[in-house]
Amino acid sequence: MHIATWNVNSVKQRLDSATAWLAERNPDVVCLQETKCVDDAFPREAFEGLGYNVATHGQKGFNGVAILSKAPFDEVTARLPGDNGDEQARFLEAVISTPGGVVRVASIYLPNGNPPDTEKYSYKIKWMDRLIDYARERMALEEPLLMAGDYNVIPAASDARNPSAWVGDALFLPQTRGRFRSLVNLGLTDAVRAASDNSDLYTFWDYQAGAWQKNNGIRIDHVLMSPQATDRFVSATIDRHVRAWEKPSDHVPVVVELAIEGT
DNA sequence: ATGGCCAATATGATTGGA
Repeated sequence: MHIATWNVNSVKQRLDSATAWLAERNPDVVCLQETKCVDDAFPREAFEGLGYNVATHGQKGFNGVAILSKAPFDEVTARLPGDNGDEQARFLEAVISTPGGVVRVASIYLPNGNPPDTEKYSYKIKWMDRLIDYARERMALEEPLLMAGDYNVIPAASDARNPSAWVGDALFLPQTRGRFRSLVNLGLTDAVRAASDNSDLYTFWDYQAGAWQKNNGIRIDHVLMSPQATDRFVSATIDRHVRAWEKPSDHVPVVVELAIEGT
């Protein structure tokens, strides 16, 4: 079973790339972020035509998450618990039945948080605390769980080509990295790091200043796995070639393979 | 990490992104 995450930076602008990538990769589940459209405007038919069930949680203009799945959804829940006043569309959870068992998947678009001396950063930190609470609760279920998405967190210096440029940035501040470690320390496994210690594993390259051409990237898109998912872990791959396609997103897909029968 | 970008909005300028 192949489960992917991809921040597409507008699902409408990325429709051709997304369908081409799905045809090439044929993943079973895809978590999308920054769909940037309301649910009624989501181009569901394009994905349904490729054999996917589609769950969306969007808003006007920005943010927005979705999950595509070849197997049917048993449950779909939008919004991260812990703040009923939070209107930003950044979280969607689905329970998916496969012949090999049930998998729980969350599509996560964690706030950027810049600039750090504003309420944007306090919102990020509170959101991370809510995500930690969510993960603690879900892990008690002892299910295969994948928390996949754009975390807007550079976990370590080896996750940036030029770490000194990120000192003081909301993606790399000690408090940000500390919260991410607290999350992982609940017993989750970072899929890409389970597969490799290489320092050249980036998932984002800025559109500006020739960042892609210089390979000035960062690793901020992550798949965290519960122990029951990690037991079935086979591989993790960053599809970096997609960044060289015409009209690319600034993020590329990350694909995790789990050994689950019948998929 | 800014000289250089990209997407959405009732747009011809501003906001958000990372």
